[in-house]
Amino acid sequence: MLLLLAKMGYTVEECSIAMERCGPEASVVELTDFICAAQLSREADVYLPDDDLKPRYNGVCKIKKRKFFEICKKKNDPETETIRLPNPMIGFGVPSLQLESISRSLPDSAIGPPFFYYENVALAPKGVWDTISRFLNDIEPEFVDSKYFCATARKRGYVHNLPVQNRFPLVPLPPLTVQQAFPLSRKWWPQWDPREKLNCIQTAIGSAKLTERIRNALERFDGDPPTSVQKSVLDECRKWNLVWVGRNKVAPLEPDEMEMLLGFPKNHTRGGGISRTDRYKSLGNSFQVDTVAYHLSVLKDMFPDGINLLSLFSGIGGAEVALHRLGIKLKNVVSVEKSKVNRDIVRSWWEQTNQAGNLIDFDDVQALDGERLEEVISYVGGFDLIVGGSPCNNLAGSNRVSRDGLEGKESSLFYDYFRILDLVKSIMHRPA
DNA sequence: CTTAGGATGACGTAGAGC
DNA sequence: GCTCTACGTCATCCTAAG
Repeated sequence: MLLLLAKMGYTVEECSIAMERCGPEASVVELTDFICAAQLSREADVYLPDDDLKPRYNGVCKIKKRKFFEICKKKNDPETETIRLPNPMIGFGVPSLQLESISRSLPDSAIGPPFFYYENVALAPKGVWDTISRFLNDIEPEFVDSKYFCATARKRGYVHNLPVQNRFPLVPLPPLTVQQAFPLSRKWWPQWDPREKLNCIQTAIGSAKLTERIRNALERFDGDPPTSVQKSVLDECRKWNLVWVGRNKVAPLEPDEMEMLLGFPKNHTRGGGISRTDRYKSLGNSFQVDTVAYHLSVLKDMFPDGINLLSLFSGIGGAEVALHRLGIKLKNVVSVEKSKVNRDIVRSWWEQTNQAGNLIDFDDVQALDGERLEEVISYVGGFDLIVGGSPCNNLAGSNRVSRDGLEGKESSLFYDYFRILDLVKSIMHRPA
């Protein structure tokens, strides 16, 4: 906790006083709220002595730090202000269900340049999306389930300042049902398995032993098994996202099948010394390209000459692939991604697709401070779009061990997305 | 023999939707 | 009230390569 607060730019002294006064159970919002309240009552240059400031706030720290306090100070009202998920989860519309007369008004502070696009899991613990929204200019998140774009579910929230009118989907439209996506499975798909969509693609897959147990259970019957067996098999199939590949045979998705479902080119994550496990991990953590591309499609007419992209937590480059498939030229792409495996994947895709622009790698978002950003921005000449989906490990429902919310070890990197977005804005808006 | 990395299964719960 | 889902983690075992 102390580390997290320090990362936000608080001094050790501030933190220890706050932790003492708020008690051991206090959340990060309560703590920052306390520090904020105490400090806002003083003069800015008193409570922000320069040598206390963390390096990442260099350049714009005084303003930024105060702004951070102010955002933290705004409290959630859990009764009335909790963000609710839409049902159906189609955000501001999907290709098959275009909503009439969509409009939304963004707060002045949210209007670009640059455009930004933030993504994370929709079913995060309560209050997480309220906090995220609060930090990102109070923009209402757009919750979309990718099952409206492809044959697999993926419930995600997107906070962005893009227009929502005149969007268009990638063509060709991907198959919308499992049966269309996997024609060969039709022959083996039993009548009693009603699934038309797969569940969310995750980082772990069902084991070979499990599929063997399922086959053994089914082979004891000639025709359809009794309903009790049907139910238990279906439960496992849903839990592990298994598909039918032979008589009584189920199997987890292959990596290339996941690539297809998620909208990536086949073999996108293959080769170059990347293990199967790593492929599953990277794919499970990725964007669904068609969904993201639909949202980003409005940029095409705005930037006929191409865009400069800052891609945080790039992963296997979902945003880059989406923009490329939309036919939006990539001039300069600054990509920040911790995993070398993923950086290699993006680099290799970049070379294979003969990109004319520059791809610049960074490995650590936390090391991207004001100074570095100024260098990069003066080199590329400003960013048109900032994309990022910060780590979800501590938000995701499947995590039994450390579902700690936004304050979790990895998921707290969201605050770096906010920090960098804010830094870029102030550098770009500063008079030359 | 040692080591690295894949494979396996156990692990619990919040919160949405009905 | 009930059912269902979820960008996951860990210790341990197994296997192949060195």
